[in-house]
Amino acid sequence: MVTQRGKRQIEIIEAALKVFGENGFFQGTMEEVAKEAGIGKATIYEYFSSKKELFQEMLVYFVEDYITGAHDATEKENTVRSKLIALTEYNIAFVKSKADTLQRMTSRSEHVSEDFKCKIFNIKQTVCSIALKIVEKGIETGELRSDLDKNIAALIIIGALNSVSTEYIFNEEIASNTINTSTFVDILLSGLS
Amino acid sequence: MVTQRGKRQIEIIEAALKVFGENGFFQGTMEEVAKEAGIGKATIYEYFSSKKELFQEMLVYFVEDYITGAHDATEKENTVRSKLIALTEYNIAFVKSKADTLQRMTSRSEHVSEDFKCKIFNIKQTVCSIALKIVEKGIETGELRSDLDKNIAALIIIGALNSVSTEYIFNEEIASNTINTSTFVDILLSGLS
Amino acid sequence: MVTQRGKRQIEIIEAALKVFGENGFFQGTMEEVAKEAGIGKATIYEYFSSKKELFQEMLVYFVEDYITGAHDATEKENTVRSKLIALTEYNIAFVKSKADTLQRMTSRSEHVSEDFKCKIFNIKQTVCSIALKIVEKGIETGELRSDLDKNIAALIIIGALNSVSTEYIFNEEIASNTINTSTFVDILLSGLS
Amino acid sequence: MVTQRGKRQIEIIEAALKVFGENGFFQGTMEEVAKEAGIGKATIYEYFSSKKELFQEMLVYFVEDYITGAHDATEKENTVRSKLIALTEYNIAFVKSKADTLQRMTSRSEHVSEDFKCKIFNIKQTVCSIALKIVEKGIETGELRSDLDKNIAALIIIGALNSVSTEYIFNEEIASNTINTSTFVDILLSGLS
DNA sequence: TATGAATGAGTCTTCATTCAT
DNA sequence: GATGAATGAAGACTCATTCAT
Repeated sequence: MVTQRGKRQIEIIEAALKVFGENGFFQGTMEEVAKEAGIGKATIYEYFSSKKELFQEMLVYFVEDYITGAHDATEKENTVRSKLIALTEYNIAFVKSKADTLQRMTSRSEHVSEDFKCKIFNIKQTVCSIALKIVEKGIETGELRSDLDKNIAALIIIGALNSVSTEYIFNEEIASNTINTSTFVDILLSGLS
Repeated sequence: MVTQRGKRQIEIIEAALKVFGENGFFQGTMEEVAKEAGIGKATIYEYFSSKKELFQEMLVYFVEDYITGAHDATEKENTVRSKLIALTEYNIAFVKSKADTLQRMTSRSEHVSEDFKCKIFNIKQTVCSIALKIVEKGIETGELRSDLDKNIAALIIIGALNSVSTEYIFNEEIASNTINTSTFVDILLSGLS
Repeated sequence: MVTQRGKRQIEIIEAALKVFGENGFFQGTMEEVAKEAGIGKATIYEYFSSKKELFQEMLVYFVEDYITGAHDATEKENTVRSKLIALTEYNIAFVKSKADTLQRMTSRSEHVSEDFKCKIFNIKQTVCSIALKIVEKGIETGELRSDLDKNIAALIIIGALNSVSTEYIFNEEIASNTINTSTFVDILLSGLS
Repeated sequence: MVTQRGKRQIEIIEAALKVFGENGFFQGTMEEVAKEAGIGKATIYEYFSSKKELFQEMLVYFVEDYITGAHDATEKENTVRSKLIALTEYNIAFVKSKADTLQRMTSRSEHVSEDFKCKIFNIKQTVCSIALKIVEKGIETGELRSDLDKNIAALIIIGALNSVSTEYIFNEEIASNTINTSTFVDILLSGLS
């Protein structure tokens, strides 16, 4: 059963999702959230003890939303390939629908001027180009297959890299010996199947 | 030649790196940066027109540092495999050395209580478990090779996924048809080589 | 006859006495009073039109309690001496039983740190020491009788002084010529009898 | 030497003295203090870390002012009698000059309506009348001397009483046996000399 | 009669930025 | 060139009071 209280909480969280999504935690104000929710400022405090708590509950709500969807999307598929495709598509759709929210919430874009975004874009391209160059060279020397989509390959490398690096740091027990590094690279090279 | 002015700028940026790294953009104050740099608050404004500009220049400095190193590390290797290993190791080393800075700068750790971190950790595990389940099922059914390191495989999937999804959104020209999705998944499955 | 309404009013006043006694007027909230009384917040407004009125009625209730007791205690004694002793003892007992309430209600203890209380205590000692020094010097020179309890004498001087000074200010008709000052001091020196 | 900083601090304290004197701690706002001092609101925080600290420093300043004056006034007199008269006069003068400040700071007059003040005044009279009645009865029966100023006598009793009672409570080591009560009453009756 | 829910008005406090020296 | 001092603008949070039920 959905309580009256629970319903109002959801309303506030959804307003927060919009406001913090557009403005980030520090730029989004409680006043804006209240206005967005169509309620008084103090009312929020009847449901969330502080801005921090509201933000956290909002994140949980947001992430749980993602998980449920991702789970459902993959569950009904049978092969690994179709599962991965489903997951990829779901992910893209989700990211697309929440593009603004994510962009602002993840990045520090609020305090980054247009001029600067350009600069950063170039940098990102440069980072990417390192992977891209490796891929191109590899195709050239025959180490990599010639039908490879270079851009996607580069993206996979970078994404996988970051994902693994981060995990290495925050989950130290996964170990940090070179064997894992080779394992990682080998999977990338030979594929999962 | 390094000008006097340039030298001072670097000092400030390095102080900013420390302060914003520890506290994030909004929590880090100009006063702290000044104190860290051992200069007066107003002096910063002689070198950077605003907090925003300082932060941006700091990011550029930070990222360029990464790029230079990444470039050097891969350049001297010959095969794709050794290049990728070098890049992976460099990346891990870099992330490790800047772990604190990155963690604070990237995440919203300031306004996230310990209690909440735990909650989020569980969620992250859940997200990961979706990929993990797919991998496990795949090994079981023989679709994936049995010698696969499940955790690393899951991490690769998630990282690659995010990287590609994000790119899809922000670089629309890369197209958004299912062909690419299949391409992406196929590369993951069959590997780069 | 005690009406139902009157009974409820008393309950609220007693709750207010506790809450405002512990927290002072501004720190004590209507919400706390309501909780203490075991009723809803809005209910208080059925009996008292505002926080101010509640506070005032509470004071009246408190003071009347004192007066009744003080009256009873002195009434049944016969000599001035025994009356004064009875009054003194009653006063001490009353103050003692309400020590906490009085202390908080009178002082600004809320916004006074422990560190500061110490400072203030020293000051109070200093004030006291002025009277004390006079007493000691007087005993030394023989102006005051040698069997005098110095501390009590000093306290009497200070209390009487404040009481009279305050009255001078707020009851101007009592006059403000030096004759009264002499009169006052003479009573202190020669006693009432 | 009076530093620039010290001078500004005094200015703020004096403004606070006026504002808090007129309005009490909770009613007086930092904005008012700033306006009174002719400075910006934030400037206060350059000198005092919080409203609380400002208030405390203000109290210290206020009390020290009193003490210095009281000390000076009594020091230059020779006999106990003249010392007491000097102290009394100083006290009256001080209270008179700070009447408003004291009245507001001590009492809770801000949240007490005119109507209520009347009520309280009557109560005070009643309290006083208890002492007054004892005095009158005493004069009648010959226990007290007939030339006694009844009002001043009553004030002395009440003031001394409160002073001693309070001390009993907060300075427990002074003991709480009846001997002291008698001692106290005897001093009142027989005088200090 | 009793009250939970809602809220606007009000206040402390922070901080990027300016400017006189 | 360097800076301490000053500050306006902004935002989180509180609470007495109201009102629909």
